[in-house]
Amino acid sequence: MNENRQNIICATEHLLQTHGLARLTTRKIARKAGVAEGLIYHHFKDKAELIYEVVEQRMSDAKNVLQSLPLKVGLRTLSENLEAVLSALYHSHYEIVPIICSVFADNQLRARMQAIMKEREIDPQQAIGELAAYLAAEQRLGRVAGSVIPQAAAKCLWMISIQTAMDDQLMEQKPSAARIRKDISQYVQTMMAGLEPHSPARQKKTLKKSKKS
Amino acid sequence: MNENRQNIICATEHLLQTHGLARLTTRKIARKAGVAEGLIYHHFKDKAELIYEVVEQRMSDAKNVLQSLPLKVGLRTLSENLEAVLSALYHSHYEIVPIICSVFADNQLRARMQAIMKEREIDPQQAIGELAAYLAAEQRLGRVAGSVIPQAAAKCLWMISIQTAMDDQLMEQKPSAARIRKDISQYVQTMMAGLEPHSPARQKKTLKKSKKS
Amino acid sequence: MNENRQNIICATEHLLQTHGLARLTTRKIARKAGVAEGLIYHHFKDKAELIYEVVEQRMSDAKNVLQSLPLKVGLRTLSENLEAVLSALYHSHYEIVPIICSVFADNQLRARMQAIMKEREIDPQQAIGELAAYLAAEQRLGRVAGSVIPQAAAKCLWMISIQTAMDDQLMEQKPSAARIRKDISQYVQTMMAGLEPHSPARQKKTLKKSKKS
Amino acid sequence: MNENRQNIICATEHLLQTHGLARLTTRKIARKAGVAEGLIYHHFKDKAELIYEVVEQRMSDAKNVLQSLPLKVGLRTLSENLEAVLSALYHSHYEIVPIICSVFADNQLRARMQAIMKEREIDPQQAIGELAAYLAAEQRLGRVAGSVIPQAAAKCLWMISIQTAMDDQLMEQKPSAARIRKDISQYVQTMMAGLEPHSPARQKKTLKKSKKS
DNA sequence: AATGAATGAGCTTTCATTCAT
DNA sequence: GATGAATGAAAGCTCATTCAT
Repeated sequence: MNENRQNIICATEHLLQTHGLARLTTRKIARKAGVAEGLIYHHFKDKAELIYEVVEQRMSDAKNVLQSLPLKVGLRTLSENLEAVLSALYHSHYEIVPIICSVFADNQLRARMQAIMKEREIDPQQAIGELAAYLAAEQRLGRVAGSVIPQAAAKCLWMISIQTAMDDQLMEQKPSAARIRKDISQYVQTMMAGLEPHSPARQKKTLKKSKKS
Repeated sequence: MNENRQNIICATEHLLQTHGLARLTTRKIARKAGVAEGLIYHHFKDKAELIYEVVEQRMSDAKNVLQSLPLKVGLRTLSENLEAVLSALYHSHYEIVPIICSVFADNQLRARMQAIMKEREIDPQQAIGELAAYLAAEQRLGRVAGSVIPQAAAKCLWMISIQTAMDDQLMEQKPSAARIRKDISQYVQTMMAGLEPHSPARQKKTLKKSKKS
Repeated sequence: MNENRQNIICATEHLLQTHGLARLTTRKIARKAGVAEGLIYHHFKDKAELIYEVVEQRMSDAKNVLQSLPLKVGLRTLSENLEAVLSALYHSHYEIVPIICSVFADNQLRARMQAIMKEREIDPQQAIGELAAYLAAEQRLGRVAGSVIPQAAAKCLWMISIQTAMDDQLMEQKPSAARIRKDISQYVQTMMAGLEPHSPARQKKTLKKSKKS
Repeated sequence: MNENRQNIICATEHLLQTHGLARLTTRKIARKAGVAEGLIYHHFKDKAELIYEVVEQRMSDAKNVLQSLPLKVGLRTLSENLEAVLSALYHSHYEIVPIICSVFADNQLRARMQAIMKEREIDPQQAIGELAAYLAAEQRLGRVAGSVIPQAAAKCLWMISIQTAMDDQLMEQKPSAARIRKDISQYVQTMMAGLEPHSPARQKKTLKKSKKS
């Protein structure tokens, strides 16, 4: 049954989150899923493929959010849209970041995962690409500055999401929803406004003044 | 000898960086350190203690990267300074990333690291604080927009650095210095200009002006 | 259907020839035969029984290669005939060799094969007997030296054939037809002329003469 | 201790002879050798390397015989020398043939064994080369016919030795020493005299006669 | 302090076989 | 007859750790 297959995936995800990859054994997975160890290899080619499946299932949430992005072009404010996206990304990243990091800690597993992704023609950068496409569309509407490189901006946003999730994972407990919203809002604001001072005419003076003072 | 002890630590650190925690065996450590496997247990209670020592040391080192920042306030352009900072951060992060990831792979190790950090009041965010302080100083000089929240902006920059390092670690070989510089430059530009258009017609011209001045 | 049964046998035989007994799994057999794994157990008590059937069949087949030999007595040159015979033997042996080797790998299988051969009075040496009979016939015609013991000579030729096949199986790809012909030709020449010198001076000339005649 | 290492090798050889490669497990080896399973991997890189070591130890007998060959050049009769060599080869082949055949039955193991041989720069044809060198030396002394190709003749002799051992292994029990001596003697005689009739002058007539009759 | 042979538990993976459908 | 999911025992191998020297 497919039920067993799903049990195995769920058991794996749970063990991954509670004990980490280093302590993850097929024995434990089988026991937790209530199946024979051999069954794992009936449904998955090896342990890596099982882990990959866990990651992929979790990622589908983020995928859905990103695929609905084109519908938002031109609607609401850009800030609102980006906050919504970052928020969704954050939550799926939060679950998945410890697993992805774990894979980093095992070069062999990492190579196997990359092979699986190549085999299935999956591009990890695709998500960023969709975010960039959204920014480009908004750029054409004049809602994003013409000087912005959509790909670079999308990547910045993506990085902020992942890294915030990692930071929060390194702290003991998941922060409150309010805290998360506030953080994300601040980051989006920062990205929106940029660091350099605008209304340049006046600014120039200030600069000169401060130099003189 | 203490020399052997140090050799073991160095060997462990190097293996952690290059091969990851998962395939880190006492045999490899001993071979790389040029000592017998048994000797490890004269200097460390067990393998975990050895790893803790390495990880702890590496993670508290990370905060010393930004000490020279105050000297740069008001000098050169902001972009130049930020690019220099991100570049330094990137190289430091590039080496810690595999070790941080290892911490994620083993929740026992992770708990221990969290305890140590709490106990010694080590704040991995301290470096970000220094970066924020720099931005605040520049803000007082008018070289950073008044609306910017220095802490948030600093964190964004920090995240971009560490995440870029992770990305590059994922690819098996370190990218060329030129490639790194180009990437960082793009991210800094994105952060500097921001996404939102600033009274676009005038702004573009003004932008050009300010470049000329 | 009986068709499925035959498919299973053929698949097993082919896998035995190409991959060897050690990696022969019921899964591979089923996949190659295009049936479900469980079906094997409807037609055969267990895997061993299936293998026995294949091996038995293949090994008793081997004796039929030399049936046409009596027709060649006295015709063409002896060398030509022997080369033709060795060539035919070689190709037959080339295919059985992996199966014979498999028998050696499992003493249980080996005991069973020995029992079957005893029970059915199957003599793997029978083919050699026919080759010996041919040599004896040629000996009566004076085309084989009187001192030759046909049975021993036949066995030598047989051994050379099977051993050459084994050598070539050891190399992963079947050698070219030309290469095979050349090897066999050399071995036949060696067997024909013998090692000991025969009043050398005269012999050489005589040899040439006999070729012309 | 080296004692354990040797125990492991002996246990392996014994199990190989009594049960065959297919039933050879590291578990059984360890139990029979009276050591922990893990110790096998302390002394040998993997199971294949252990098996290789068994083969090599057994082969050293044959090696010694072949290396003493140069001393025999020109002494005694050629037949006597060849019989002595074939006899020695036969006995070491008899022990080793089931193992070598077993390796044939497992392509993976075979590849590993070839890799080990490459690694250690061991040439399985070297033995034949030494036999060929001996024949060539005798040829220079006129004790072997000038027309003989030493390499081909040596290979024939080698093949006869191996194949006789295989034949005898396929029969239930090792033949008596007398029987072995007789067989080998016959094969050597056959190889020495060759098949084709000599004292050609007379032979020709016989041929013509028989054609006419 | 230093060695490295030895241990034994536990790992991932394989596979012949069974059985409900 | 036919399926293929499921089993469970056993395979080869790894590795932190111990201990006699």
